[in-house]
Amino acid sequence: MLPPSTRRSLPMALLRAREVIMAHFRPMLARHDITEQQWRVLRVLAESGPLEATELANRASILPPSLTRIIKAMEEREFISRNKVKDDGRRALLAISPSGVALIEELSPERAAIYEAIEKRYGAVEHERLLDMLESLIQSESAEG
Amino acid sequence: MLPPSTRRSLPMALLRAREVIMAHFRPMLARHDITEQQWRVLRVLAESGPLEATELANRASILPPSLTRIIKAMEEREFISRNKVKDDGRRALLAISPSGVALIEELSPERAAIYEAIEKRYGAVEHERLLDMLESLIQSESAEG
DNA sequence: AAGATGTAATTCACATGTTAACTACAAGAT
DNA sequence: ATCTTGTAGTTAACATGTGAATTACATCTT
Repeated sequence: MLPPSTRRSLPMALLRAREVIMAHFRPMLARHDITEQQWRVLRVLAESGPLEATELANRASILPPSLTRIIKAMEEREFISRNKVKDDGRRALLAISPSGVALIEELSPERAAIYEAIEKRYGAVEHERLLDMLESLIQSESAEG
Repeated sequence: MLPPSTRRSLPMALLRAREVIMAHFRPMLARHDITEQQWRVLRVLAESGPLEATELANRASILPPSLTRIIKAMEEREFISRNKVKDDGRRALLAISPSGVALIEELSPERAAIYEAIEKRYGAVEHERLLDMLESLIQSESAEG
């Protein structure tokens, strides 16, 4: 079997797809001076409630060293707070702050509109199907495989 | 319409999918001390022949500032060469060197085997279909949309 | 020919990705 | 009780991502 050309390789296709999608969201994030990763952290915490760093890193798909830096920056801007877990000096619970919630709520309408526009252009059925196929790929390739 | 949960958003799904796929290739790249991006540059040049920086950046999905650094590193390791374009002092043609070609050839079998394994686990038909859907998404979202 | 405009590439500054090493703490084994 | 092993989180070092500013060169205009 020939290796795929760069024009038809899964890693490249996934990378490009992500780029064209994120291009729609970047202006919104830039206007509020937060990065894509900080936005992911906020949304995960808003959805899931307080989490420990490891679990947050997993859910937001951010590596631990990056999360350490992101947490630090977001604490300084008071978007999140941290509380030590008693009985275990290593862990800490990270929680979204009221300003963090306010930011989420402020951006939600625009965020929904961007998603709608993408669905409209690409097709709602195809969109759902693509999500299913990606989930399936992630399943088949993650862990022991 | 509600904004999607982080568990079912296109950007997150694309990111995770790429991660699980790249996890299979990273050990190979690490053994040869090249980065994922350097590997993309090599493959694009091997496939397309000599290119100018802007075109190479587009085809490899690498931003110009990153490409500048990558080119510098790869020139020092003599994987690629650069030749100024006469009649335009700004441009230069970047070309893969014999050692670059040798590296590609050395890695090709393992690369093909990894792709085959992915196809086998995920399904060849699904794999092709996913590539089609990603291409279609890229089409529908890129540029003017 | 001089100035205005446009383009290719680089540089800068800062954030994140990535791997390895390290610290701090916890829990189990002897 | 000490020692080992394991786990959570951080730090370090380097590469890349990202947007803005800058440099170098071309081209167009007048």
